[in-house]
Amino acid sequence: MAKPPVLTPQSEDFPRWYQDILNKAELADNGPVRGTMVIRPYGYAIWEQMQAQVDARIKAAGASNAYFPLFIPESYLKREAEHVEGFSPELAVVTHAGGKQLEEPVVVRPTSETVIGESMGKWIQSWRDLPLLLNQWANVVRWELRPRVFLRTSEFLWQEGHTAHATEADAAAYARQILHEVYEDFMVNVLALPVVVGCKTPSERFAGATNTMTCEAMMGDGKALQMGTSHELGQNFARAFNINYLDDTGTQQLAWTTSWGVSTRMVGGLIMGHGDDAGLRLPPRLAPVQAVVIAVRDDEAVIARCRELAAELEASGVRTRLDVDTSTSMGRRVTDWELKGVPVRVELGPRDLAAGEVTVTRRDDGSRVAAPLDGVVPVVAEALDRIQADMLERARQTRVARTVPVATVDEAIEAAATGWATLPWDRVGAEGETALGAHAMTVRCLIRADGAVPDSVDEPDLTAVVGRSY
RNA sequence: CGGGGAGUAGCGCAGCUUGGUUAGCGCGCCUGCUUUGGGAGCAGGAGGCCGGGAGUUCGAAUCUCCCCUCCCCGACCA
Repeated sequence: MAKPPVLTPQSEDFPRWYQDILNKAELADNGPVRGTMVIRPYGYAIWEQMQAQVDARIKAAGASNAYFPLFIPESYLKREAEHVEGFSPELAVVTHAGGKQLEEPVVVRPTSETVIGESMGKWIQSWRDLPLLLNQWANVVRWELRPRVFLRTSEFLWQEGHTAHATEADAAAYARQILHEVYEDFMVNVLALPVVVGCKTPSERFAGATNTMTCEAMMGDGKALQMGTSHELGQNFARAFNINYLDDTGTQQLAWTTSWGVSTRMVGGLIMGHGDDAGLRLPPRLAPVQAVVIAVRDDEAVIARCRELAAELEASGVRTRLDVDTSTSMGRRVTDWELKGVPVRVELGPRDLAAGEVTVTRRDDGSRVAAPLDGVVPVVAEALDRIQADMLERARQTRVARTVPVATVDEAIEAAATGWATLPWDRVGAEGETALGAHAMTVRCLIRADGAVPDSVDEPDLTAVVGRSY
């Protein structure tokens, strides 16, 4: 008797599968205003893990957290021409407050280059004040015409770093340091998503940037997702906000700035990068719950032993949950924990207890092993390590298998229907980008032949990575 | 914002074409009993201004108009 699937199968309807998983894994709901989302406790626990682990890396890179206002004078946005042009279509503007029309409208921040630039201009006097390395965790608003929970919402949560440097080279180096040591490292080693890191083409650049670099991940349907960006802003914002300093020869100089961010979009990337038809699959280093100890039967001895096992695991540093809800059937509980993507299940029933064993099951591949009851901790620890490594390797293989090297734009259009294509950037050009656009495809990023991030998009012999994207 | 589809119980849907007793079904939820090694079974029960507003009519879930929201496909983005 085949039961109906828990989720719409990915192969049948991927967007529907995504919707199903948001509901059934209790990750998020739509908010009452179009384009907004309610992040439910389990979804927020995932975000908190991301925050904590990204924040630690940001601090290790020398930046300090601060907080800048939600409301920005409209005039600030207008000081940088490209910036305001890029953002004006998606601004939410407050025209009335305190029961009156405001003399100058304020915008709800779509990003904070401008307010932070204003403060930097005040704070920086001397070359001794540089570099100034700031970060803030905040919500931002970009009014979206076609919202999708976690991927594109009108309000989202993120981290935005803003730095000022004495030289272009220093700014460029720091933007790259964040890209690699914070973002790429977190995505690869924690999220187990083997991102491709490169430069955006001029047409895909952040509004006001001189160079935009990106981490691109491949989703389960072969589409690309921009998971994080790091920008070199040149002296554009320094000029607009008078961020200047006296150098060691006593000459006034304009600073060089950067900005960089990752958002709740990463939650969507995590779902679509690893999820399968049974639900979420969370990499152990990120999972809010790494192991769940399940009492298979309503049996006093079993439950007592489960409590001990959970306590042992927790004490060993494994984020553990105890499931002794024996009024719900075993099958149902297993299904629910699978939906939530908990990496390891430790299942104990009367049979296991009698045999002095416990069953340890991996979420990622469904494999199970019997572990001695008095030696569960090392077995679980080993399983968590292997899952982390295997998930990354599996995702890498999938990405490689679905990335096709081609020689022409036409071939790229064909190849990127189901995955990514790579081709020489000099075969694309502006006309090529337009042709790709007609097929809902874009150059996701430019990389060197060896996969490294180029110093500039003007380098010769760059490779373009082409795909459809979210 | 353009094209297409859809809003009826927490979720998924039927009813609408051809207006007419008390608006149904599956899942979920509550209570009880029996169960529990991969989405349990039986019995009883709670839960609806039929997306919102205006209209047509003796009478509207059903017909008309406006608005809102969601999903899919395009143009914009973390």
